[in-house]
Amino acid sequence: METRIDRIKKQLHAASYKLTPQREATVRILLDHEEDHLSAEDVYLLVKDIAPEIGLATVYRTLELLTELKIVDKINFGDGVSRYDLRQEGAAHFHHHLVCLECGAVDEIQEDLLEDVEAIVEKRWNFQIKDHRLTFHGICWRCNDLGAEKPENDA
Amino acid sequence: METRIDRIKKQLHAASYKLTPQREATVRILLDHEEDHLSAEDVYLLVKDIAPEIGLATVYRTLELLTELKIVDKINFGDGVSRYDLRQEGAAHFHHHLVCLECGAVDEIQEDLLEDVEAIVEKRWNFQIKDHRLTFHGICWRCNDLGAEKPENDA
DNA sequence: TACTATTTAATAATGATTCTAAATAATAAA
DNA sequence: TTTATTATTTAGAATCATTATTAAATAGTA
Repeated sequence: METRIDRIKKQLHAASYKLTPQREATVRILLDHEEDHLSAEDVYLLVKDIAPEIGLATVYRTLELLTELKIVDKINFGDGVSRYDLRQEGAAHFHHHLVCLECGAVDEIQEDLLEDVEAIVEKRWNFQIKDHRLTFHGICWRCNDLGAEKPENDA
Repeated sequence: METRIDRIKKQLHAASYKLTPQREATVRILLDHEEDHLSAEDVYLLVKDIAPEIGLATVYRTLELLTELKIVDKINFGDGVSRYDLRQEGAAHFHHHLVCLECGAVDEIQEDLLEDVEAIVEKRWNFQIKDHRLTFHGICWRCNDLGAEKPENDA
């Protein structure tokens, strides 16, 4: 976990930004909540616990910076809020999401699954794909058949 | 084009809503700009030309209603604005988008392309898919190789 | 006509995000 | 070191999209 921060620090430096205490605190929160999909406000409230002097605007600026550097991804699930999601290290593409219409849970799919589709799109639409966003809306395994187990999404 | 409005009228009635003059004007604008991806504000400004008394809140309410009835889809490309996109008649799923990072153009893909992926997701993640959102970010055919022709995205 | 429900316009309110100005810290130059 | 320059931060104001409110208008119906 510690090395992860170091690597992010390097990424910042490579783009001639610094890992200020506020930025570090923000990154730490993101690392500690990798599973979640936090809004800027969420992050702000959590960061305040470890760095009480920080301002909301700084959190926004930091998240924007991290988004620019592709360290986090900014997503929007249709409620009025942007959420920020740490990108898997070394991942070329953004991972996918499963949004449950019933309980609101957001699960992640780390596999790409889109290779074939992207090949078609690149060729047929003559479109050079840089990144993608894929979200499925539906009923999750928890709400689907009660008593079901968590599927092995690491297959 | 006229029958299209009639069918939408029926859909409203089926859900016990009426096609008021304001709603009709709004739908007409959407039909006249099917290619575009208008924000609520955009729609408002256009509707005002044919129905000057309409209010912005009414446009919002109408778009929300149409979204509920799956007549339009509400999308968000990351700028702070929601955009509204008329759903292809009879389409079970929302169509995909190609957003050009260079010129900002938004093109549509009407084909599904996701059958295989969805089959995998449904099975492996035990997730009952109701709808999807797929957007590719990259460089469009216009910006890609200058002088290129528009690809036949109707293949 | 009278009653009821729906829809509307206008505007206020809200909530997320961005901007601004002043303060502070870091860095580079002399 | 001292000074100048630049980046970064904070706090709060401002902005922008969206939603809620309220009273009036409209339509549908008994």
